Amino acid sequence: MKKDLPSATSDQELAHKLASSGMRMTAQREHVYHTLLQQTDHPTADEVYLRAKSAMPELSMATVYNTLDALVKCGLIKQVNVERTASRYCSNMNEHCHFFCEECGSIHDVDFKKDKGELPLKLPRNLVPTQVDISLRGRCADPLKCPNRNRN
Amino acid sequence: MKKDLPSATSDQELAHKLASSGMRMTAQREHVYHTLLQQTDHPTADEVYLRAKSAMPELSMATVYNTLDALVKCGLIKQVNVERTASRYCSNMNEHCHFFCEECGSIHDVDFKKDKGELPLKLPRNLVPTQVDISLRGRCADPLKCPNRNRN
DNA sequence: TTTATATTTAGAATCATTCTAACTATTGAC
DNA sequence: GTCAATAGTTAGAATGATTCTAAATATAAA
Repeated sequence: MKKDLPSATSDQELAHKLASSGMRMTAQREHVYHTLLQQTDHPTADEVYLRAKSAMPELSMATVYNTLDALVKCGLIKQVNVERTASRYCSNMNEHCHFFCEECGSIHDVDFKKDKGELPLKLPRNLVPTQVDISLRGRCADPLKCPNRNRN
Repeated sequence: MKKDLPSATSDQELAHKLASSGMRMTAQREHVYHTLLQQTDHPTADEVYLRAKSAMPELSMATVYNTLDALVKCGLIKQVNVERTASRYCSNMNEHCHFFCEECGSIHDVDFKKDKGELPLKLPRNLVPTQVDISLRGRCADPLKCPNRNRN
């Protein structure tokens, strides 16, 4: 279920991206990042904390928050907000959007089509978007057995 | 700048929609709803509270939250979430999406085109969406003079 | 080295929101 | 109309995610 080991590639990518944002590579950041890569569900900061803490018991919640922020700023992970519930984090950096299952609370990645069509929007000239987010909500195939299940 | 008076139509619509969700029409709900109709910016619960309280000083924050929830449930207003900042409320019930200006914090409504194209998504068969949200972020025409400005 | 800067940590503080429990208003049955 | 039953309001307490603080530690630069 889990990937066996963090690839050297991701360590180097991490070090490089942190450096190019003026940040240092630390054991904590490396470990939190690897924790995120191991499971491709969409954990909350608290879930990341619990998972990461098991292998690094001195790790603090504050560091998890700092690291998640740092990784988002470096473009290594995405922050996913579903309404005002706790933010979730996503290590899939392919262009995609999120489907939120209202029944089981899971989040699923949905890819864009290669030959992207235009969005059907009447965007006035005076608004210049730098980012477009699409999010879907509905019901996933089997909410009771969903591997990303996040609700009882 | 403000509309002079609440239309009879909206009062009746309010009473009717509340009733059909098993809720009662009250002075507070009427007043909060009218407060929302008067300014089409996207106020937070706190802003609604301050505006509504000036004409109904005994009004409580709890009632504002209750009423906003009720109005959302009745389909009379929309709740707009930008990341994890305070929810904002929108009385424009035409189908539209929101543009968020990162410079001045304003929210602008963006209409959909009449002949809506398909969204460019590879949606797997097992995910059945009931709702699609598009949100844009970027920079509005004149962040310093923006009427919806929400940041110093 | 020495000094400056960045990071980590535990715990306190913040802020939007929800909950609680007492009170008040409205509705429906008689 | 009167009187329960139900729904709504209120102030303030509680919650929960996140951010802040200040002291301790680690890393990098001079």
